[in-house]
Amino acid sequence: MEKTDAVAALAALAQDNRLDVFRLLVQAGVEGLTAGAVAEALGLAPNTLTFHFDRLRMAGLATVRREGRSMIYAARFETMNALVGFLTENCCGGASCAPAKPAKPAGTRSKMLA
Amino acid sequence: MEKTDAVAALAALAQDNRLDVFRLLVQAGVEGLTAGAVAEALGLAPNTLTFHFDRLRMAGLATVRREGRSMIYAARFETMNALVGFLTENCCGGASCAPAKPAKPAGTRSKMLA
DNA sequence: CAATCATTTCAATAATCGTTGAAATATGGA
DNA sequence: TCCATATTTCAACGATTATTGAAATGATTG
Repeated sequence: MEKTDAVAALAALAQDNRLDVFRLLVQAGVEGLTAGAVAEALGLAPNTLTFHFDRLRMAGLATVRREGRSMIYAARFETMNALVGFLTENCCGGASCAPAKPAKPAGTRSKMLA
Repeated sequence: MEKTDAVAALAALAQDNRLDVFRLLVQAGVEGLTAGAVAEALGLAPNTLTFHFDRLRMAGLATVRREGRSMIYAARFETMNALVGFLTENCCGGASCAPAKPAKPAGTRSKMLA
């Protein structure tokens, strides 16, 4: 991961509502959640939410797909893990830091799509 | 780590110059670097740098101490690790994510104080 | 004490950010 | 086709941010 990408991902996560959104998506696993489900869960206006989804998507932290009239957003675990990797890789000059190899996407522990 | 602290740490790292500063401190290990050394290494104005150091310090990511006429800044690995922990802890609903236990401060691989 | 060095403080500025409200777009069903 | 649902687009606003330049503070040396 490039520094630029790391800054983008950090910036995307460095906001209250967006961190909430991302964590919700993360917990939802690869199936994702509809925009409406997220809006309801967090009490955010749909247009505000679109703004935040865009930011997450630009940072490579989320994906969208359409399903019927709903847009379904899902976390991109790959980027999340690359970010953690980037932070720890540059940590402690590579020496005494425990590696911290992350993650595969959440299982099929679904969560409903609304 | 609280969500608030996580957002603060993420925000502190989510800026080009600040991420550079932090990584430099991280590589310098527990001994840290003088403000001047960082300023020279990154080509930043000293007042700009003070601003960024403050942000890092407020986020718990750096400490200062005075030594002669120099101020010496050092990374707080504890917070860095807590942040990674927070991100991965909330990752994948706690299930299939590899734990990713980080880090102890860098050894005594010093780096000079300028 | 005066001079110098290292860093911080302060005020100002342009740029970006998050939220809102109103209107537009796309999909599915009657 | 007309209507309702789900979400996005657009313009606007106040708030925060990063950077700058100039001046102030604190520590050391002569």
